[in-house]
Amino acid sequence: MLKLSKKVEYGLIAIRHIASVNNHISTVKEISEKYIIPVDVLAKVMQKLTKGKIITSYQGAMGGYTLARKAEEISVMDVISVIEGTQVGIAQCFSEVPENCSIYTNCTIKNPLGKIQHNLEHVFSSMKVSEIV
Amino acid sequence: MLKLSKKVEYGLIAIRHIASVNNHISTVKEISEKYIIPVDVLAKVMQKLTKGKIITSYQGAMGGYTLARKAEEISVMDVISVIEGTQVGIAQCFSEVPENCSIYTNCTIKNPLGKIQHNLEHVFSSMKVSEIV
DNA sequence: ATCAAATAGGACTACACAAGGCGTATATAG
DNA sequence: CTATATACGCCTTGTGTAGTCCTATTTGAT
Repeated sequence: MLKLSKKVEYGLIAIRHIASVNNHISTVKEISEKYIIPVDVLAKVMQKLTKGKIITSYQGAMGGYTLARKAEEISVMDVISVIEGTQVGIAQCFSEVPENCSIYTNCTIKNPLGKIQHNLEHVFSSMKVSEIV
Repeated sequence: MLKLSKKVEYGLIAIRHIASVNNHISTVKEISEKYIIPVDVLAKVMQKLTKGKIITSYQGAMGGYTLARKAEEISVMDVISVIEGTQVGIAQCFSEVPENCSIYTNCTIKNPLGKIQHNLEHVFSSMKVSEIV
């Protein structure tokens, strides 16, 4: 409950790593070995971060990843939404299909939850990756 | 990911309900029917809230629940921790057994996550149930 | 041209947890 | 004594997370 996924953690660690080596190209192998992260899992995380234009990939031998923008311009919120794909909400009201909630029409706490949701988004958006390095 | 459990939602709705009827005694049946919440699930939520001294229970016929303290003195954080039982953390570092994290010793983002964790707790603690009524 | 190293990405399994259902015991007002 | 409540444990099901495995593609170096 209220937990960040491992994928997000791995993503943050990887981004932090690349930033810490002055944005030199880094490979999945290198990062996964250094932080003891399952290679395949990290690989897919990196692919999502690439698609989300947070990092840039270089294929083939001598390939790897660099940051697509400065660490100060990447927020934890960016990382979360790119990796999770779907809209992240603390309740179903704030996800793709709000009506799917079993108590949708009778719910009396949509507004207060919305306020909380808004505050959480603020917390995640204001925390930049540069603060992690 | 980062979702509140249904139990917490049900708990908040129930508490809001009792507050909205001026703390008159309310039964599980009444609440579950009004908001279309599964009776058994709500019943267990109420039991936890009772054990956590957020509401007071009256057994037997004509029994039910009232708030144990004023709505202004119950925070969403209180409700969450009482219902979830365990310490709620966005990552394993902030739960009961931090060392269980698969990347515990190599993790480079414990501090920043701690900062986020702290901010989240603030969001949940500052939101009182009275704001929901 | 070939090989090795790297990313890209789909399919599948194992497991934990959330959500709910069911059965029974206990308390109490009338 | 009975009807109406809460108290509480056990079990089932569904969903989502985490991880593994396999194959395709790209590209630098020999």
